[in-house]
Amino acid sequence: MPEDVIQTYTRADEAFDCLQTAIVKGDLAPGEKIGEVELCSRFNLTRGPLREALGRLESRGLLVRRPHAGVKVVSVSTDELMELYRIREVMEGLAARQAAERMTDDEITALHTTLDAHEAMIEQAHGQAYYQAEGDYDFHHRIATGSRNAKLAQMLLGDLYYMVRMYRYRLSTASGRPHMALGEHRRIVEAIAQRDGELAEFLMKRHINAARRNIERKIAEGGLTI
Amino acid sequence: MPEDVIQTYTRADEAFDCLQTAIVKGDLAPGEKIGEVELCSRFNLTRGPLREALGRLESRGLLVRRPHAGVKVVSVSTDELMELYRIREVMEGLAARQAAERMTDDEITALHTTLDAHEAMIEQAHGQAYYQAEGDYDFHHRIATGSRNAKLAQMLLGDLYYMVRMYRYRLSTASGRPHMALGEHRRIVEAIAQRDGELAEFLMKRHINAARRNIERKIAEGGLTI
DNA sequence: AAAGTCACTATTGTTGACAAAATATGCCTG
DNA sequence: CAGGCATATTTTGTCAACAATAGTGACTTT
Repeated sequence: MPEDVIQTYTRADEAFDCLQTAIVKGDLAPGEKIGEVELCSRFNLTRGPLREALGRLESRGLLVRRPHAGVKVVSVSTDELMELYRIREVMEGLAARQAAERMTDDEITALHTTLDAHEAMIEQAHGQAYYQAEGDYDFHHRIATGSRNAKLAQMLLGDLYYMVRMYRYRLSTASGRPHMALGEHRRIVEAIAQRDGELAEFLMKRHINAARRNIERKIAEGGLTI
Repeated sequence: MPEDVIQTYTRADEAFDCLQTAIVKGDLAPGEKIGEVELCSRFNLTRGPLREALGRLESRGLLVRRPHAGVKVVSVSTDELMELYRIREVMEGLAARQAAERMTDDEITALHTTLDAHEAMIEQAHGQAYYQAEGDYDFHHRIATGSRNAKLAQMLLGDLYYMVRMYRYRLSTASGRPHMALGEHRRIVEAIAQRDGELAEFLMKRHINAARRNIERKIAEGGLTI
């Protein structure tokens, strides 16, 4: 029997997942103060497991909690979102470098396949930004796990991506430059396939930097307000 | 009244702090399976707040929890410790760059003062590795907060440093190269004072890389076993 | 009339008891 | 004698009642 398989989903895990997706999807608006009992009735939970989940969410930075004053979903300014991208830049750069050094050939093949699927997705779903965002997430997810750096993957997948995705939903994938992003993805995978870690790191950093500037520009143009 | 001041320390906060320091100091050995009731009696707590704290610790990666099977302190291999240093390298590099761009003049003055204090400390306490480690922590702490990147500081101070410190205690500051480290620190501060972000990033990355290789060497030489 | 204080209410923090699950032990069987 | 199954015990997960705190509203006082 595998060790890391979770046999039973505890109520606390359930609460954690429910709340996390609710926050990411925007069902719980940022800044909104929300009582524990209301959350309980909304997700059919009891306060014990709920409080445990709240603690986890808090330490992940998705909500803030003031003693005796309730919890509220964290509201991130555009400046803070830009800071998140700066962190992603260096961390995912490292992930790409280590992935180039350590990914198995099978994983690299899977990466190619993934990109092909994304290309098809982009052709079909013109403007279906949501699915493109999911594809993008899938790509970065594979690189993070491919780095064989457990802590790095945990920090990227467990912390940063949730916060970024939270804004992706609201901005409805501000990226909006699917073809260009796909090309950049292809180049990164190429570098990884050639086991050129240095190049993979450079390309990944530039890729995320471009995504950040793109969002920044869109926000500056008006329209996009968080 | 400041907003972010915590008026009341809840039992859960207390539990969190107690457990965290116990883990960092090694009072709770890695890999050791430990029951909830034992923890309660040991820290004069009740199970409710304790469980909340356990959840937080788990999501920070300091302990692992299997449903119905108890918690155990995470045990990190030397390989994983090296991976932590790789993450530190890129993240603290970013922190140094942003600190160079954003620190106030007062903060930079304080940095200089800190380094002077470290120098005096090294002269006096020959071989008192523990205090040197604390000084090192102080330096990196100031850079992290000086970056004005809240999430970056949170990830460094709230996640990585605790895990690194956990091993510092066991290795009794494997660094063991206080003078060299101090010189590197001075150069980094110099770059920050000149507002040269690029240089500060480069020097910080090299500094952490050197620390990593130093530990690696010491471990390879034998003696140091985790 | 305005401001400050006091009491009240609603919400959170805490506690101890109860239920469910996993591990360990002992018995039975092959 | 060894291996597997069933049971028992220990430990965790869950729940509901209790206590404490902060926010709110009304009342008094200046």
